[in-house]
Order: sequence, then structure tokens, then C-alpha cells
Amino acid sequence: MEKLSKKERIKKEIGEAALFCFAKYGLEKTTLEDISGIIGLNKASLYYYYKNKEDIFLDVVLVEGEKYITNLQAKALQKKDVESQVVYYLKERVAYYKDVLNLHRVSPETLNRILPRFFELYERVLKSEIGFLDQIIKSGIKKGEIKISSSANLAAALIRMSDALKHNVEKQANINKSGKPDYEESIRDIGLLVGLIFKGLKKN
Amino acid sequence: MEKLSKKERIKKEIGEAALFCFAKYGLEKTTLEDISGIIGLNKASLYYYYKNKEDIFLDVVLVEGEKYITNLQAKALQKKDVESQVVYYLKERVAYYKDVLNLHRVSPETLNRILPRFFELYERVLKSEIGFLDQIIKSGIKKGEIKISSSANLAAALIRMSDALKHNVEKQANINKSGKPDYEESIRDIGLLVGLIFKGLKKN
Amino acid sequence: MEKLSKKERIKKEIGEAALFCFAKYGLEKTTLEDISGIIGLNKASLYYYYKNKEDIFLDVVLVEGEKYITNLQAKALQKKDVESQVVYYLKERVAYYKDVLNLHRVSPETLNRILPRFFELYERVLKSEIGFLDQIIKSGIKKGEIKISSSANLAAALIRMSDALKHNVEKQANINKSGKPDYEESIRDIGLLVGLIFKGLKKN
Amino acid sequence: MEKLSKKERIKKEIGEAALFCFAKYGLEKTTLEDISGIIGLNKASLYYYYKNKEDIFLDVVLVEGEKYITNLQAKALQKKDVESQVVYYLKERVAYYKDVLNLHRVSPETLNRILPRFFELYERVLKSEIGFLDQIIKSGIKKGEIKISSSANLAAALIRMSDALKHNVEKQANINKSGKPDYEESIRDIGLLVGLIFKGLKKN
DNA sequence: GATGAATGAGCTTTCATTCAT
DNA sequence: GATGAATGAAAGCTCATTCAT
Repeated sequence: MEKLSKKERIKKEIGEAALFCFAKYGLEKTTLEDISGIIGLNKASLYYYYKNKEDIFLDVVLVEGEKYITNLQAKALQKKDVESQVVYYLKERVAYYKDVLNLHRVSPETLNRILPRFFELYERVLKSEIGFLDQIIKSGIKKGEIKISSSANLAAALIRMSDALKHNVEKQANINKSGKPDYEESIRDIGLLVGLIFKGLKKN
Repeated sequence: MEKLSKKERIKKEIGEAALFCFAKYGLEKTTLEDISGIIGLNKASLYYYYKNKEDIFLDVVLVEGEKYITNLQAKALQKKDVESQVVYYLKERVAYYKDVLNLHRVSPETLNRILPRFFELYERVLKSEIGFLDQIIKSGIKKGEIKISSSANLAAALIRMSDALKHNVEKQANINKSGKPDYEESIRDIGLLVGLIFKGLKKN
Repeated sequence: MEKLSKKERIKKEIGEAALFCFAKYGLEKTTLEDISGIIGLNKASLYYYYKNKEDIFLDVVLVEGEKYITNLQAKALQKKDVESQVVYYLKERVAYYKDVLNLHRVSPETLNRILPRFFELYERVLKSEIGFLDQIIKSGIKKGEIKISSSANLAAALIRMSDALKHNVEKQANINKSGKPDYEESIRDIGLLVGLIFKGLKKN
Repeated sequence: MEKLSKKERIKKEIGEAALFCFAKYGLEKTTLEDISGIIGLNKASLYYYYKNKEDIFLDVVLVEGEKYITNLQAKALQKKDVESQVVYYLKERVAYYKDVLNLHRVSPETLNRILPRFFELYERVLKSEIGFLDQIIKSGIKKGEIKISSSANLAAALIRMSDALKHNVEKQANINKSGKPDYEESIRDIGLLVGLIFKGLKKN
């Protein structure tokens, strides 16, 4: 279907090779030679396609993330009611983060350096996520499960809330001795808070 | 209580600083300056206490491991019958490995270099583990839950079996493209095999 | 005459700079900065041309060795009869070793680490050495100086014998307190043994 | 016979251990731990007996040198006439230098750093050397082999001449590409010059 | 006198990044 | 577009040397 320019095609190849290496050696241990070697390219050539190693990582993680999000949305829709759908979606979304970081063995240190750029790029995906939640909520309203005037605002707020909770444990981890963000805490909080929010929305 | 020589005290300090750094940056990303800086030492000084970076890591992991094992044994004893105790202990034990490697973000590459030395040092702990299983099994015999003549042999065999299963997925990971050992497989196998073994022990 | 690629040309430059430094400071005291500085390169650049310092040394020694061997063969041919030629060649060959190690001040310790790799690379030269001895012997047969059916086998055996004798004193040196291989012993033995061998060959 | 203070005794022990190590590993590769380990001392303790590693080396070389000189003088006296004695003595003396540097694998670089201090310490030995030559010459005069008014001056001049020639090739080596002092040249020159000098002394 | 402890300087090696061609 | 070639920065490690005890 999609016609990719040659440049896009090679970028994709690089991304795939990188994904493989990141999963195998971790972000920091993967060398540009590891990546370029797989696709028979010189390591200097990577710089024609990407600004630097970090950008390759971000791209890979974003593409993977988008695939995952699409998949997750399909799964979420199978839950029985709006609340379950929303809770499931928000929780799994955070859990995904944890897995990605573990998979690529990114140190929180590096993470913090990367995150700003990540969210910059993530913006587009984020909008689609809010759109998805908006739809769910709207259909919940239609089915009479909940009542609320501004669905879009709620959708955006929920996403922001869960991202904020996630951020929170990441920052905590940076301050505390522990070093490892306790994403489980975010996930529990999300469950609790969404539960309370929906209690209110149903009451009416 | 425990009187540590000054050298021992500083080794402990180094170990704690290292543990913190390994958890935060991962083994490979942690520099000796990171570690020594925390306790106000010059990086060269670490070599007075440890032969090299790897040795620091092994020490830290072993000490942590021993603490964990002690704790795990207490937990295992709370399970209702011998079989549950044994299965729980063996499964959690392997799960711990997975967590440790994830926590410190050790690349499989490095892992393979370190493992031989690790098991050399682990020998002592291993004996205490076998001793623990032996006790559990003996008390199971006493309570009439199971029947078997040589409890000690069974204990050693069970430990060796679960370690072998763990090794197996590690070796597989090295051969396969994936790179990541699938410890879940080992854990499932342990559950299955111990189940079958105890079926036999109960039959009598 | 010979057209060298740019890479080959620079490798040669490095080799020459290295030879100069090794002779001046000795292998272990020569730093990569010493070598790279001479030809106006950054020390990291050496790694583009050679895997490591040891490889530079091996290359340099091999190239020098080959030159020496060629020269030695011309000299040996000037001796009056086969026996003299063979004895001269084998003795000088061992003496060269001693001189090279002295010249570059290689510690026996380092020597032992390097030797296996050296002989791996030396294989090619060795064959030409055997070929040379084979020729000498054949011409000795033609002139009626000696009698033997398999000249090639004798050639190979003589080279191996003298190398074995050299190895021997190197191993001895490692065991004994002295540390320094007594190559003179090998040289004396070679003289003695070749003398006896040729006595037999002439008798017929 | 000689009663050594405890300090002197330990200095001697250190010297012997050092000599062993220098011969085995060379000056630069020998660590203070190598030396102190042999006599069961802490490496820091060496600094109570010697100012630094270089001083240990100088001491060792001087002591060895003195032994050698004594021995050499006895040997020289066995030569048939003054000229032979003088030539032999001066030549062997320089050859000894070459051997010592080879034995301990001292780089000319290091040598130049050490030499000034060496000659400072050597002063005493030097006087005895001049005294020895003086005696030889005097006995030559007595036997009517040669004629000269100031024997002591000649003795000193001869020593200085041969040392100067030696210095010369060392400095040459530093300037030239070669790196290795060609002591053979000095030795040839000594032979030539002493020959001419004695020609003159005999003429009269 | 002896040494445990600490360190600065220097070494080899790796790697992301740059740039002329 | 691609890459050969180069490099700065930083890592792990070694060792002579210092110093308080």
C-alpha cells in the first residue's frame, strides 16, 4: 500500500536493526557498528538518516509504541463497560513503559535526558490517544453508563493524570536511593483514582 | 553487634554505593568514579578493596542474594504443605535471578562472562539452600505427607534441576536471535516437574 | 614499484614509527601516543589500522623478521658446504630471536602471552624457511656431499628441531628463577645435533 | 666479617630481591610490590630504605658494578703487558655497560634520566678505577715498557676518554632514528686510540 | 620501623560523532 | 548518498609515591 521513499525504507531498516540490538544489548551497550553492520551499512552512514544514536532510539521506541497503542486500543474495546475500558487502557499503557525500559535496559539517568525529546515526538500519538479515550467515553455516555458534559476534556485529563503519576514515580526514583521507578504504584493509583472519578460520573 | 574491621567497613560502604549505582545506571553504565564518588574516595582506591569492577558486582549481588534467600525461606515455610513450599521456593528463586539481572541491566554478553565466577562463589549459599530443602522435605515426611528414603539427595537434585532449567534458557538465549533468556519457561517447567515428582512421592 | 593503498601506506608508517619506538623505549614502555605522535595521528586512530598494541608489535616484528630471514639465506648460501650452510642458518636464526627480544626489551611474561599468536602468523614464513633448507639439502645431494631420500622431510625436521630447542629454553626460563632464556644453550645444541645428523648423512 | 647494621642488612636484602626482579622483568616492568613481596615486606616500607625505585636500581647496579670491576681488574692483570692490560680493561668496562642495560632492559630514555645521579654515586668507584690504571701504568714504567711523567693524569684521562666515547654513542642514539647506542663503535675507538697513545709512550 | 590506606598520573581501549571526498 | 579516516572524551586499570598511625 504505502509507498516509502528510499530514504524512508532505509530508515525503517535501521530502526529494525536497532530494535533488535537494543533488545539484545540494551540501549547503552548497543554500538552504532552493531546496528549498521546488520544492514550492511557503514556506521557513518547512519548519520545521514538520523541525527544521533538517541534519535534512533526514540524513533524505534515511538514506532513500537504506536503499534502497541493501536493494539491496546483494540483490546480495551473488548472490556465490558466504559470504566473497565478506561482503567484497563490507562493501566496497561503505564505498564508498557516499564516493559520498554526494562527491555532496552535504559537507565533512569538516560531516560531523563531523553524524555523531553520523547514527549515532543509523542505529541502526535498523544492526540490519537486522547481521541480514543474521547470515543470510549462518548459511547459510554450514549449507552447511559455515565454522564458528563465535556468528554474531550475528561479524556485529556485522564491521560495527563496517568502520565503525571508515571512521571511522579520516575522523579521519586531519581531523588530516593532506590533508583528504580516503582511503576506499580502509579498503576495502583490510576486504578483508585479512575474508580473514584467514575463513581461520580455514574451517580448522576 | 558485629565488629567489622575498618577494611570490612569500607568494603561494605563500597558495596552499598555500588548497589545504589548499579540499580540506577546498570552494571555497565556505572563507572568506578560513580561508586567511589559517593563515599568520597578516589576511584583508584576501589582497587585496594576489590580486584576490579566485576568483583564489586559479584560481591554486591551475592550479599543481596543471600539476604533474599534467607527471606524467601521464611516465606516458603508459611505455605501449607511440603509440595507448595518446595514449588514456591524453587520458582521464586529463579524469578529472583530474572529480577536481579533486570535490576542491574546486565547484558547477556556480560552475564556469560561473569556467570562462571559467580557460581564459584555461590557454592556456599547453594549448600545452605540444599540444607533448607532437606529440612522441608524431612518435616513433610514426618507429617506423613510424603515418603522417600534419601531426603538429602532429593533436595540436592531439586536444586540442581531448577538451576539446570535456568541455565538452559540462558544458553538458548545465547544461541537464538532473541538474546533475552525466557525465565518464565524455566518457571513453568519447574512447576510441572515438581508436581510430577510429588505425585510419585505421595502415591506410596 | 609497489602500489600500496593509502591504508597500507599508513599501516607501514605506523609500523615504522612503532619499530623506532620499540627499539628506543622497548615494547612495554612505548605508548600509543609515542607511536601516533611521530606520524601526526591521534592515538585513537591507531585502532583504525590495528586491533591493539600487541598487533602492532607482531606486525613490526614479523616484517622485520622476514627481511632478516631473506638476508640470512643469502649469507648462508656463501658458506662452503651443506653442513656449514645448515648449521649457520639454524644458529643465526635462533640468535636473531634473542636479539629481537633484547632489542625490544620484551619481558618473558609478555613474551609468553604473545608467542602463540606470533607462531600463528609466522606459519607462512616458516614454510619458506623449510623450502630454503630443502633447496640447500638438495644441492648438497647433487654435489654428492650427502645422501638422503626425503630432503623435504629432513628440512622440516631440522627447522622444527631448532624451534623446539628454542622453545625449550624459553620454558625453562619460565620455571627457573633466572627468567632469562639461555638461548646460547639452544645454539650449542643445534651445532651438536646437526653435526651428528650430517655425520650420518655423509657416512652413506 | 663485616657487621652490618639492621638497616644495612635489609637494604642488602632489598637490593638482592630487586636485582632478581630487574633481571627477570626489566627495570620498568618491575613493580615495588614484586620486590617487597620477595622479602615479605610491605611496598611502602621500601621507602624507608630507599628514596625511590630509581635509587634502588642505582644501588643495585652500583654494587654489581663494583663486584664486576674488582673481578675485571684481577683478570686484566693477567694480560702480558701494560698496553694489553689497559686496552682489555677499558674495552671490557664499556662492554659491561651494554650488558647491564640489556640485562635490565633499561630504555636509553630512562638511562639518560638516571645517568647524572649514577655518575654522582659512581664517583667513588671511579677513583678506584683510576687508581687501578695508575698502578698498572706505574708498573709498566717500572718494567720499562713505557715512559711517561704523570701516570695519574694519564690514568684519569684514559678513563675519561673511554667514558666520553661511551657517552657519545649514547647521545648519538638519542638523536638518530636508531635508538640503540652502538657500543661496539666505542669499543673499536678505544682500541684504536689506546693503541696510538701507547705507540707514543713506547717510542721514547 | 612498618604498614594500611589513599591518590595522581598515565596507560590501553572503546565509541559516538564529524567531515572531506 | 556513502564511507574511509580521524578524534575527543571517557572508561577500567596499574603503579610509584605519600602519609598518618
